[in-house]
Amino acid sequence: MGRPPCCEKVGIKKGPWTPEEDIVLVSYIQEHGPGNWRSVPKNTGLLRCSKSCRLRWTNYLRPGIKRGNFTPHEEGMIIHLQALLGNKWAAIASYLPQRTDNDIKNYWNTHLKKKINKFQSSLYPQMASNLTTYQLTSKNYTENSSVYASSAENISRLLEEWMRTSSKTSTALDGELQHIISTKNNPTEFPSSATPSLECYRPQVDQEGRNMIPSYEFGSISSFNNKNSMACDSSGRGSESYGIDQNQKDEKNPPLSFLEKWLLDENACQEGMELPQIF
DNA sequence: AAAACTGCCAACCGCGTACAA
DNA sequence: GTTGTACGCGGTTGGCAGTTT
Repeated sequence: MGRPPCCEKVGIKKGPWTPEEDIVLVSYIQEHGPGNWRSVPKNTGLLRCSKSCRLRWTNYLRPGIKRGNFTPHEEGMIIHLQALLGNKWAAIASYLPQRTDNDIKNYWNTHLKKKINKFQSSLYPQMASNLTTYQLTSKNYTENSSVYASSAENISRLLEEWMRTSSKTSTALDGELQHIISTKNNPTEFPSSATPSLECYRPQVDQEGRNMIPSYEFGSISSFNNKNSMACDSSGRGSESYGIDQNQKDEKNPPLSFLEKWLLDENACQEGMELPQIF
């Protein structure tokens, strides 16, 4: 009846892995390949449960893992993907094959979330606090996160919309914000234009279904929102990948993700970036 | 110099889903 | 169809390191 238990609970070691344990695990996986985690502790003699072995492998020992600082490029991708997918770290990690879901999750929680909160506060102190309070803490938000994405997306979308139609008045933007607040009880109400294409991120998969390292460029990432949505400035400050020809800043190729630029601009983050004059 | 505080990250926990018997 | 476990995922925590007081 059913599968046998993965491991006995008694005699299981917890806590940090030692180099010796790592060596045992790596050499076993090199020989047998990853998978069938249940047999790993049994066959290697490791006093770890199968779950712990899998986690150690996928988050630390697996080849091709990039460690250390996240590049502005990666930050931008995470911001976009989190806004689109919510806290689906595994899904987000599939677009960044060199990073683990745990790594991305940690980076989001320790860096990016703070930046976004800070951005919201400086953008609309009162409104942002309302949005954050509701959207980031309410049960309703978390239950619908994959549908409604994050408040960051909403603000980013507002800014994109605002930039696209720069002739709009502040009243119109206020109306948008009001709309977001009013839709908090109906999170699925979202304009279709707010659903960007993810094709530019789609992980390349080889014939055996393994992820291949994609060559992302912000030029292609800018194809979000029908290739009209990436914000860049002509100075290229902050990240050269954000550089864009001034000519592109027209009605059809407006600069977009003001939010993203702001987030990636450390100076702006620390000193307070100028906000659109509508405020 | 030392205590208190803060940030970071590896690892654990618990839940939902898939799947084998 | 039912049961029970493995697996995978997201949230949370413990402990170390760095910083501040």
